[in-house]
Amino acid sequence: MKEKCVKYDICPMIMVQKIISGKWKILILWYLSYKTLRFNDIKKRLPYVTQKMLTQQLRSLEEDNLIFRKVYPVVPPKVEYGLTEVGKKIIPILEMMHGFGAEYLEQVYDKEVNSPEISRP
Amino acid sequence: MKEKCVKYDICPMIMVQKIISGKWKILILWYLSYKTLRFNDIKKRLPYVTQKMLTQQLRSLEEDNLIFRKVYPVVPPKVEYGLTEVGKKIIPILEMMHGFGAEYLEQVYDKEVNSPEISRP
DNA sequence: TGCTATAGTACCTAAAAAGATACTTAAGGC
DNA sequence: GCCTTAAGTATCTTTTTAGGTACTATAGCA
Repeated sequence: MKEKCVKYDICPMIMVQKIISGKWKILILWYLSYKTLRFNDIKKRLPYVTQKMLTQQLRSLEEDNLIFRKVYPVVPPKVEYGLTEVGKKIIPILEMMHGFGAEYLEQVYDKEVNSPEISRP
Repeated sequence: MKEKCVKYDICPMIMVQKIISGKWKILILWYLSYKTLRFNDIKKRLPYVTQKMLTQQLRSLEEDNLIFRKVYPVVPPKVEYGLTEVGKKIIPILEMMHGFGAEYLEQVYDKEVNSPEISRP
């Protein structure tokens, strides 16, 4: 039985670790949990990410079935990203992470932290 | 205001991302959420991790104040690791992750998944 | 005297993730 | 004709993570 968790493809925790690892993924999911966004909308919210990185992270999340990608056949291109049904199930986790992170910053760094409304525009 | 989240050292979500990123960190926290463990106890539960990596991840978690390290001055050495008060606050998140991961595996991979009791020995 | 056990370090290499920069596509407006 | 726009690719370099192997310290034991 314990063997199962040793095999990395079947342990729930390792699955989650794989899904959310990546410098921008939980941020992207966090923004998309609020509403669907176009590529550039996300990019604006992550000012330090490069186009390549963003594309890559979005593709990975799409592959993992957490987000969908809807292409409108127009010029210039219009592409919308949003959470899938599976992806929406991760929202409570993101909310708890935000709560924890805020508390952590206060306690460990003793810094005042922005409210959810502000940090997720 | 939105500036705050742009500065990576003060956004709760980025904070969390930094804390838990690392191939073994959420697994380590997950095991320690059950009880304090000695170095080799953790190593046994993560059979594919090298000693160097485990030490490194433990040091990082310790630096971030999520776990404590208690050294007993004996020979051969005995060192115990456990969650700090701050670290304990992350347990509900880990539990939700486990729930999500299990559901995800079922849905996306259609695989039967071990129960929490078994996967966290 | 040499062996075992535990929790590491040190040093080097390989692989993965991230970043920088330049290029692409095609409709609509000037 | 040329510029703009949005959402990318392509290619190369740098940085970060991770892995491999060997080595250390020291008490107790045979």
